Amino acid sequence: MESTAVLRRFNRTYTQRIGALDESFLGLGMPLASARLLFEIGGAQPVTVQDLRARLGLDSGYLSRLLRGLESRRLVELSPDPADRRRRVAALTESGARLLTDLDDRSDALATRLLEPLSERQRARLAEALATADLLVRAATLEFEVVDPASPNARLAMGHYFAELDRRFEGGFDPGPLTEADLATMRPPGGTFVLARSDGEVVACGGVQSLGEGVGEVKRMWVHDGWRGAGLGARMLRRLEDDAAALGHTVVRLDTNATLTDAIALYERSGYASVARYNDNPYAQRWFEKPLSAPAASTRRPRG
Amino acid sequence: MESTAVLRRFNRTYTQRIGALDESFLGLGMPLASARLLFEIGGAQPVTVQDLRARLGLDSGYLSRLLRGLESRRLVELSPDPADRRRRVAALTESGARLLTDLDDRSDALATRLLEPLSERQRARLAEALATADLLVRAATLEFEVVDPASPNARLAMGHYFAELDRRFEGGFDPGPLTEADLATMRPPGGTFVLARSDGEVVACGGVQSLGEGVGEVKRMWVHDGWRGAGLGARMLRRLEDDAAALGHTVVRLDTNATLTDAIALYERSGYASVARYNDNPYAQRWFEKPLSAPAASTRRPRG
DNA sequence: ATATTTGTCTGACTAGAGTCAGACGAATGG
DNA sequence: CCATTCGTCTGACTCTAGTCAGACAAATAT
Repeated sequence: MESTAVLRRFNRTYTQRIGALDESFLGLGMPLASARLLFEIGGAQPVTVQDLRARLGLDSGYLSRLLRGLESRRLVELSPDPADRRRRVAALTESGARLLTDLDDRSDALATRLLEPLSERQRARLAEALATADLLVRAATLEFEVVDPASPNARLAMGHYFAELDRRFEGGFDPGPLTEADLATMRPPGGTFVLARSDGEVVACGGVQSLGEGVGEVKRMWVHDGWRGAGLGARMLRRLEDDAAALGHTVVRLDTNATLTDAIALYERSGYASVARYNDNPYAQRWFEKPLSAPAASTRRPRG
Repeated sequence: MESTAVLRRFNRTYTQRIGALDESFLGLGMPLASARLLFEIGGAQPVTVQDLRARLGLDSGYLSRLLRGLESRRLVELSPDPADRRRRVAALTESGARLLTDLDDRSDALATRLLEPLSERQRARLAEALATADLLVRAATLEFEVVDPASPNARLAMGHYFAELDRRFEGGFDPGPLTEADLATMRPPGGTFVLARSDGEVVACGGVQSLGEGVGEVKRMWVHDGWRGAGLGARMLRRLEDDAAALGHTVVRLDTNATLTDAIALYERSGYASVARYNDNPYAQRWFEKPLSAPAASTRRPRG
C-alpha cells in the first residue's frame, strides 16, 4: 500500500480508537485545554506566560483566562517575574502538583487498559512500531532555521558537537576557545549556520564557511543521539549544500576523523569523493569534496 | 522504555503534529463533524440514518441537524426507506460526491506534504511501522461478543471459515447444509458462539459445543486473513476456554486437519496435548485436549 | 522625559459540538 | 384496532475553544 494511504488509514484508526478515549479521560473534571495547560506548566516548573503561549500556540487573552481559571481553583500561582515585571511566571501549587500526578496516573491507566488485551510480545511489537513512527513523524515535522552562530542555541548545539567528538576520539578533542573570529566565518556573505529544532529542542546543526572563491566547507555537523536513524544527517547535509550553492559556492569540501565511520558513510552515500588533505586540521584524516549544481534561481525551494 | 510510556509519548507527538494539521485542513470550508459525516455517507452509498448514528456515535438530534445542513447545501439527499418508512436513507448528490473527492484529495495532499521531507526509505519504514501499529491498535480495541450461531453475522463468519477450509484442504471441503440441529449445539446450556468485530466487520469467530458431562469442544474457529499476526487466534481460543469453563466444562477438546499447521502450532503453544481420535470427522487428522481450571466465580473476568 | 513597544489582562463576541426533553408519524405485538 | 415501540426531527439549552479590540502598566528607545 502506498505510504500516504497507510498514513491516512492509521489516522482514522487512531482518532477513532485512541484520540477519543484520550480526550474523554484526560479531561475528566476539567476541560482539555486546562489539562494541557497544567501539563505544560508542570513540565518545566516556573515558566513564563509568554512561554506557555508559544508552546501551546494559544491566544493571549484565552490563555490569560485559562490561567485565571486554574488560579481561582488554587492549582497554579502566578507572580511577576523579578527580571521583567511585565512578565508573569506560573508555578504549580501543591494541589496543582497533586492533580497533575492524578491526571498522569489516569492517562497511564488508560494506556495500560488499551494495551491490556495484547500479549506481552504484541505489546513489545506495538511499542517498537510506535517508537519508530514517533521518530519519523517528528523527523518529518522538523523545523530547520538559519541562526547566528553566536546565538545561545547555536552555541549549545556546537557544545554538543564538541562533547561528542571528545567522547569518540581516542585522545579526546579540544576545540579551544570559541572565538568571535571563528564564529564570524559561519555568517554571510560566505557562510551560514543552520539549526534543526523539534519542540524547541535543538536536535541537529551544521555550518558552512567559505574557503575562497566558490569553495564552501561544511563544518560542525552534528545530530542528536536520540535522532539517529531518521535521516537527519542526510537532510542537514543537503540543506547545507543548498545554502552553500545559494551563497555562490560551486563546490563544498569537508574533513573528518577516521573514527567517524557513520559520517564517512553518509558523505560517500551523498556523492562526496575523497580528496587530498586541503587543511592542517590535526584531527582530520579524511577529506571530501562534492561539486554543487548551480541553484535554479527561481524554481529552487529549500529542501527539508 | 515501557510500552505505556511509548504509547503516551507517541500520543503527544501525534496529536501535536498530525491531528492538528488534519483537523484544520480536512474541514476547510465546513465543520469537521459535517466532513466526517460526508465521508461516512460516501463510504457505503445508500446508508440509513440509523447506521450513521451507530457508526459515528452521534446523538440523533445532532445528526439530524447535521444532515439537514448537508441537505440544504444539496450535498446529500434523504429519502424514506421503502422497506420501513420510518427510516431514512442518505445518499450523496453529484455535488456531494464531487466535494467528497475534493476533501479526499486535500487529505491526500496533506499526507503527502507531511511525508515529503522523508526519504523514500524512511517513508517505507514509517508506512511499515504505522501498518503494524494500526493492526495492533485495532486488535487491542476489538469487541468480542456472544451471539446466536444462527444470526446473520455468525453465519457469515462460518461461511468464511468453510471457504477457507475449502481453499486449504487438498481435496476441498464440503460442510454440507448448515442444519438447525448443528447450530443448536453451539447454544446454552452446553455451548456458545463468539464473534470478534472491528468497525462492525466480522474478523474472527469460534464456537463451543458439549461432548457430554464436563467435556467441551472448540469448533469453527476462524480468523480473518488481514488479521493474522495480531494474536487474535490465541485470544479467541482463550476466550472460548473461559466461556467453556463458565459453562461447566472441565476439559476442552478439538480436532483439526494436518494441513492447518499454524492452527496446530497455536494449540500446542496454548497448552493442548495430542490425544487419540475421539470422533469420526473425516477431515480430522489430529485431536487435542486441554484441562480447564475452574472459573473463580467472583474474581473471574472475561479476558479479551 | 516622552514615545513606543512589550506582556498581560478584560470585555464582548462567535462557531462548533453536543445534550436533553419532547413531538410525531410509521411499524408491530397482542 | 389499540397500545407500544421505533426512527427521526425540533426547540431550547450548554460547554469548549477560540477570536478580536482595546486597556493598562512595565520596559526600552530616542
